[in-house]
Amino acid sequence: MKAQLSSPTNPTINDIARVAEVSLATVDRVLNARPGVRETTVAKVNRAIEELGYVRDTAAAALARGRFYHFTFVLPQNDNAFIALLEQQINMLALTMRHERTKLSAVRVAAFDPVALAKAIEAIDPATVDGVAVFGPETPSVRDAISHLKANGVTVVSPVADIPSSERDHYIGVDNVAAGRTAAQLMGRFLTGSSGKILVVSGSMLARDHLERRLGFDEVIARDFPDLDVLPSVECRDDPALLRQLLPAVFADNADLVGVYSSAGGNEGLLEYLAQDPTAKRPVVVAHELTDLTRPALAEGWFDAVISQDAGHLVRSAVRVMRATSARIPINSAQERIRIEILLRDNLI
Amino acid sequence: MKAQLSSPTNPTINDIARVAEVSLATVDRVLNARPGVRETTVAKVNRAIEELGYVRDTAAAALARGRFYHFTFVLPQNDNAFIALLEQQINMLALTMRHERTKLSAVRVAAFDPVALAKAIEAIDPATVDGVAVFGPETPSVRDAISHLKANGVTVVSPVADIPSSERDHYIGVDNVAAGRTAAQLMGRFLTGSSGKILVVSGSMLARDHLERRLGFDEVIARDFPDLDVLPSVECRDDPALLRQLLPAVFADNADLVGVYSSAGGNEGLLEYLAQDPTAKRPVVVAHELTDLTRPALAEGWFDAVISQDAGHLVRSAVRVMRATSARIPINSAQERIRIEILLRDNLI
DNA sequence: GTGAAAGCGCTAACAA
DNA sequence: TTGTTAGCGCTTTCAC
Repeated sequence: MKAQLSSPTNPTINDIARVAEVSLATVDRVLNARPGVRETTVAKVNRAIEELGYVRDTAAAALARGRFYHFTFVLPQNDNAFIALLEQQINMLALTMRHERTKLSAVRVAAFDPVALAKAIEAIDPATVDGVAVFGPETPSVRDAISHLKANGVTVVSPVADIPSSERDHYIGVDNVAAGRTAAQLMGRFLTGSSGKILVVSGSMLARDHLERRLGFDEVIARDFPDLDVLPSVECRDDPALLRQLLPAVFADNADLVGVYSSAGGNEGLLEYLAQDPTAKRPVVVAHELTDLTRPALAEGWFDAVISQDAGHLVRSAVRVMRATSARIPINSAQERIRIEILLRDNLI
Repeated sequence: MKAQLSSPTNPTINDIARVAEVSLATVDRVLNARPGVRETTVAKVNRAIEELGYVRDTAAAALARGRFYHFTFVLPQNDNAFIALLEQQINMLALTMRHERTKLSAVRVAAFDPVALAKAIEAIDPATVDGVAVFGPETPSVRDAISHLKANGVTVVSPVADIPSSERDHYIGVDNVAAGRTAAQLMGRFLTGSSGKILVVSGSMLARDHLERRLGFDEVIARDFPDLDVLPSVECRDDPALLRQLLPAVFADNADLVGVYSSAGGNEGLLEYLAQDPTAKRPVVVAHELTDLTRPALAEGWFDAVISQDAGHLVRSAVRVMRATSARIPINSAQERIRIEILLRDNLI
């Protein structure tokens, strides 16, 4: 069936060679901008390419090149549910990427520990990988470690939290300032008519994603919601137990606490605290990342909104970008844009 | 550089043939589940596949098959900004898909006109396409036209608005009921403390996406916001002028109109109406689809929220799904899930 | 500077 | 039921 359909066969390099009256090798040199071809020959070939409307067949090119790619993710080692999601997606994608001559791996390193992270990055032999995705704090030691990778021709991307001061090739993740602004807008709107204090739970001042969220959050509250006061961040290092322990004092000291912006991990501690005192007036809660923890919290009304990013998209995007960067081919930035997802109980997925 | 890296060369069908002591052709038959191989031989080959950890190289397979794909989109012909976005994305993707041996095209057909749509679908020669994406109303004539395509081996998907009663292979788009619920939740929350009427602007009762949104919207308002009353839908057929003309009466008849849910096109008419009466108390407005029209409306505060879906993702997804269905290979449903995006002025992109 | 020729891993006639 | 063989379109030595 459809035999005739399968035949509007595109021009190949053979056709170009014929039309341009050169050999296959020369066409290839021109196509791949390799040196050692006379100007006039280049022009002849390009004219033929133009004339025939040639488009390179990526499958054939990939096969002939026969190159293998190896990319590795460096992730924080803690029991953050979102990180677990990321790792799961990496493992899933690894399976399908084998068909595309690319190998994926992941290493875990102590969370919020720049020195350990730098060590882990330095432990990666640049000769054995084509790209590394580094998720961690932006500190001098981390920057240096990334610099070392780059010096050895390795592609580096920073997923989730950007490391703009390093030589990383790309950031893969949401605009965290905008995410913070969005959280503030929702919080403020959901608190129409109320006034009082807002608690912001953060992971660490080292975490750029958390910092940026706080920045955006403050900006919008200050601009649009003068009746709301944002308290200094509580740093919980994504540790539910620590957060659980810190909360009573915060609530005790601020009787007019009307909202909680949980911009980091540790939501379990927050939920435990909220559940333990059913008499208290429940604050409006906006949290981050849709996980097995936040999903039920949203469904049952403990959380009012969750700002999230798709872990699958993030991982696929990181790999596509590393692959494209390593192979020096262009990136479709629209496809790689990670969306700020807003989840209410009504669009839960 | 990295010469040794490029060598952890995967096993090929040659290796399998050697280990299983059969020919390449037999391995190929087993791999592609082609008939005419003895049970015991199949087992031998599968054992070798297992043992060697074989993974098929998709690039090589694609090259050897040398098949071309042709997919076409059937889109409503009106000046809806979202549809323009879709068409633009189709044209953009068409350029890159040429490298993957697939051709994309699009035809436009009168909007909200099931007969014209059915005719247009029937005009497609099943011998010249591998897949058709049909965006339009769910009516018997459309169903029959789709049925005809399916009978001739053509893959059919329905983007944006589902046609579940047809034989379409897949729906590509957001859960419109959930989108409506989300709109209602935002509307209700943004109207905390107010009571009054809500106007719902729809395109047509024929449009399943609009119907489903209304369904979800009503459900949540009824459940969570008893102080709000939803008026019967105003059908504007995505026509700004018609909407502009209908609005004065609606506002005049309902002095307590506090919200507008614009679930379809025609937003230009709504904006014109709102701008023309600066003295009126502005209703909370939730609209659909981020376009050159709704983006500034959101930024300037005329709209409070926009529910959207990524046109680029939608088109890429439709093409991936048609390709996978035509080639009988599995779909990564997580990747193809189109997200309900919520846009506030603070996460505008 | 340029060309000839041997594959890359898989598929699909055609034979046997 | 199984095997042989000639490619798919491109890249890459190596020779001229």
